[in-house]
Amino acid sequence: MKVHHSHVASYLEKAASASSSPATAPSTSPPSELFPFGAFQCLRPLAPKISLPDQPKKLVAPPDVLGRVRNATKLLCCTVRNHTVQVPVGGTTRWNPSAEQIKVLEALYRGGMRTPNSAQIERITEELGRHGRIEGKNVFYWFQNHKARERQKQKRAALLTLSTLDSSSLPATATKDGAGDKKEACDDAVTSCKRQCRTWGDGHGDAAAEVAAEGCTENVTLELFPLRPQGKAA
Amino acid sequence: MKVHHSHVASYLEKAASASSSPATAPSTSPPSELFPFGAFQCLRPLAPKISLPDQPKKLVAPPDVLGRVRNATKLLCCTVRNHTVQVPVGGTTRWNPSAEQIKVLEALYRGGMRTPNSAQIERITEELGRHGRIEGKNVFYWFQNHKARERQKQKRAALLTLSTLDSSSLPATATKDGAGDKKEACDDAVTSCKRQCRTWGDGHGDAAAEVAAEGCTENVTLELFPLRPQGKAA
DNA sequence: GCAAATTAATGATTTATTCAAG
DNA sequence: CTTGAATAAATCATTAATTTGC
Repeated sequence: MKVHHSHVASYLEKAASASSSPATAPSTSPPSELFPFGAFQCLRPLAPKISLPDQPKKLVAPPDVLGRVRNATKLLCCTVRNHTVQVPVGGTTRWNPSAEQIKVLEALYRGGMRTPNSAQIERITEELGRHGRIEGKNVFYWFQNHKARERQKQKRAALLTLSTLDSSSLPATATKDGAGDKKEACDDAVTSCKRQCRTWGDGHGDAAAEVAAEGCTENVTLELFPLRPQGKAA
Repeated sequence: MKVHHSHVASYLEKAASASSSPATAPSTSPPSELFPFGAFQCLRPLAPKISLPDQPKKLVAPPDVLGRVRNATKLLCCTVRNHTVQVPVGGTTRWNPSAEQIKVLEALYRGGMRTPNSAQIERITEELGRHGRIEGKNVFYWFQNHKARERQKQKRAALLTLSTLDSSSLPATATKDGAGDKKEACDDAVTSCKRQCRTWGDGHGDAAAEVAAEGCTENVTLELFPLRPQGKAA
């Protein structure tokens, strides 16, 4: 069942994906893709863009030009109780996801989706469109935001928990404290990306080693970054 | 010890260590235990198991006791009608986490902890010990299982969702959507990091080396994550 | 109501894979 | 290619829920 090529396969996969990204965006200046999501362009012809087609490793960029009204076809200004307000007309304000849509999006998120590629966004958009107005960028932004906010929540939870542990029974070895603060970056995976040596053998023995190790490792490291962790990326 | 197949090799090695467990000296600490926890191989007679009678448990004899005793602290052999049977004696109980403990563990998990290193496990164990009997291995296993099972749940959810999407409105023109189902997003983005090295058990000898190797600095060097396009540190 | 019987959860083990040194 | 190290997946086994017959 196992194929010999597993390595090859993954290698190719990576290589392919890796190489493909640069190829597109910068060099091909042409009108083509500005944005990963094919569908997007259609929606917003004027947007600046960034990103490449699919290779997301790098995080993507905001598809659209913020700072101006995007969806509304036009605005009406009127005054209400001394306040001037803009009332969108012709169609839209910002996307207001329906319960159904959110349900599906969350399910996808739980299922592991984080940065869907254009094809995925297209599909999702298509599907969610049945439950209400929606555009690809909405899906894109939703994932961006949701991911970021989940990360925040988790960070908070982690800090709380850890601080509780610390204060309640652990020595004040600041080790991870600092870590928790700056390198938090980890989305949710906290394990360090390098190999960590573990020693805990049977409850006795080298506490020393462990202690020493703790100094550096205890951190809750981050994850979330492109393959090839070990400094090779650089 | 050249074997043709790596799997076989490891298998044999493992089998060997498992079956021929030296009942006497745990101190030998073979470096390559199948399991980290030097002390507990299946029925390790000398395991430092804690025999705590305080855990309320049913004393009802399991339906088929013979042959599957694993956790028993020790066995009593006796002969019954020509058959030698082993009767588990002592606390056979498997760890039964208290609500408190689970709460903390889950908080940690939500906080992003997935594969705590020895130092972390030690701390966690220490802390949770205040809420009930617990050993390092329990913590280790808990994370292993929880992680795996969460992954399962997520995968199921994802498949369901995706299949729903597929069947409901999308043609099979999945460009690269198939990826959605691969590891790409599985755990939570956690998969990106490679292996971490662990050194269990023995804890003798090069603890220092391990620590050093572990390289705090390296950890530090890792980027927190895609805040910036990697590679271009500038 | 209550236990035996059955089932769902989940702790603990075992087996397979993966990655990368040698 | 072989192999050590580490993990993830699969499986086993036990405990707690729940059901069921009395």
